[in-house]
Amino acid sequence: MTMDKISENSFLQIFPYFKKGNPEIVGEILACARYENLPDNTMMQLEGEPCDSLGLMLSGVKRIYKSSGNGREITLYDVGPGETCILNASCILSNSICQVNAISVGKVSLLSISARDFRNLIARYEEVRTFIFTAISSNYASIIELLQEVAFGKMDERLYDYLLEKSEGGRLETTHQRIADDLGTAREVVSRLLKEFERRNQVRLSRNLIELTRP
Amino acid sequence: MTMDKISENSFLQIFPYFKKGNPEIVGEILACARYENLPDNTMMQLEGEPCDSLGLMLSGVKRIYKSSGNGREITLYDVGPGETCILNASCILSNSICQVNAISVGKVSLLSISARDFRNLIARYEEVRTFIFTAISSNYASIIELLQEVAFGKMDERLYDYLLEKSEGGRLETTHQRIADDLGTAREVVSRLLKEFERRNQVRLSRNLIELTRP
DNA sequence: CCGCCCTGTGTGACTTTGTCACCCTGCCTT
DNA sequence: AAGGCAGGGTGACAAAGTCACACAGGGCGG
Repeated sequence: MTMDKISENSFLQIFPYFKKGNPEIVGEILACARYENLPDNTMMQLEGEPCDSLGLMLSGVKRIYKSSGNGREITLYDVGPGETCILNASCILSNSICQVNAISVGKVSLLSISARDFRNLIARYEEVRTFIFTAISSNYASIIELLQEVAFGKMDERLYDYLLEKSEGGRLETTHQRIADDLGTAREVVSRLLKEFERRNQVRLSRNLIELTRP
Repeated sequence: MTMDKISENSFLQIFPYFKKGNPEIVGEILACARYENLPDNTMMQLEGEPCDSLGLMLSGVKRIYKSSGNGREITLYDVGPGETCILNASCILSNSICQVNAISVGKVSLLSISARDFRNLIARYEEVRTFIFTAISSNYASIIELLQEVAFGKMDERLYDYLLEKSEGGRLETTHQRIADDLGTAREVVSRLLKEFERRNQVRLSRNLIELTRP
C-alpha cells in the first residue's frame, strides 16, 4: 500500500476519536499533513535533536527508547496506528530538545505535521487538546509502570511477562538481544534466564525462536 | 504564617507565570480555590484513590513517590512552591485513578481546586493550558531522566550526586533510610556505600548527619 | 539514677543482576 | 571449501538487593 494521500474516511478509521466533534478539524489536519512512508529500522527521532514535526501513526510501529551510552537500551513504549508520540508532542509544545530515540519497527506510514501547524491546531481546537491530554495521561501511566518495574521488579518475572505479551500462539520470533534491549538489561542475562526456563520446561529454544510450552 | 486567604499579589509572587496574560484569570483561580495548611508527613494522595482536586503549591514541598509493596520506595519528584503536581492534573483530566503516593515534607500550604473547577479553568483559559503543558514537559523530562538513572546508573554515583544536590554547606541531616527511599534502593546499600565513602575520606558520618569533606 | 526500649546504623552471608571475555554453532558469501 | 558473521552459551567476577542479626546511644518511665 504505497500512496501519497489519505482520505478523510480512512483517517477516521484509524483515528476514530475525531468522528465526534467538529468535522472541519479532520480537513484541517489533512490539509497541513504530509504523508510519509518509512522502511523498517529507520531512525525517526534522535536524542539531542530538536523536534520539527509531530507524527500521527497510520500503520506500523514506532519504538521509543533510551540508550545507556555503553551498549544497553531500554524501550519506553511503542506508538501504534491511531496514536501519536507524546514525548514528541511535549517536545514541540515546550520548544525543547528531544530526550529519546525513535525507530521504526517494520514498515511505517504516518502523517507528519510541522511544529508550527501543530501549535496552531492545538491553539484552535478543543478536540485536539483533549486528544493530546488523553494521550498524555495514558502514556504517563505506562511510563510510571515501567519505572516501577525497573526499580523493583525481578528480571525473571519481567522476562516471562514479556514472553507472554509478545508471543503469538506460544511462539515468539526474535533474538535475545532484541528482548534485552526492550527490557533494559544485557543479552547474557536474557540468555541465562531463558536457559533456566528451558531447564524447567517452560520454553523451547532455537535460533530466532522461543516457544512457550504452556502458553 | 497561618492564614486562610491569599492576596492576588502574593499569588503572583509565587506563580509569576500568570503576571503576563489576562488578569481576570487570577481572580477566577482564587475565587474557586480553597486555602489549605498541612503539617509535616501528611499523606496528600494515595495510590489507587481517585483525584478529587488539584493542588497549587504555595510553600513547602510535596514528595511524589511509588512503593514497591515490600518495603522499598522511590521518589519520583518533588513539587515545590509555584508548581503543581502533573500526575495529579493528568489524573483529573483523564478521569483515572491515581497511580502514586504523595506526602508533605515539612509544613505545606497550598490552594486546592476541585476537579470540576479545574476542568472549567483549563477549558476557558489558554494561559492555564499553557501553564499545564509547560509543567508536563518539564516533568516528563525529569521522569525520563530518573528512569534512565534507575535503568543504567551505578548506585555509588547516584548516591554521591544525591549528597551534592541535597546537602547545604556540605552538611546533610537525614537518615540512611530516607536516602534509600528517595533513590529507590535498600537502606543497607546506602549504609555500605556511605561507609565506603568514609573510608575514602569523602564524607564524615554520624547519627542523622552526613558531612562532605570536600563539598 | 538505672535499666529499657527504640531508632539509626554496621556487617556477614547469600542471591540476583550486570560485565567481561571468551567460545561454539550454523549459515551465508566469496 | 574457507572465512566471516550473527546468534547464542558459559564461567568468573563485580555490583546491588535480601536476610538476619548485632550494637550503640539517647530518651524516658520507674
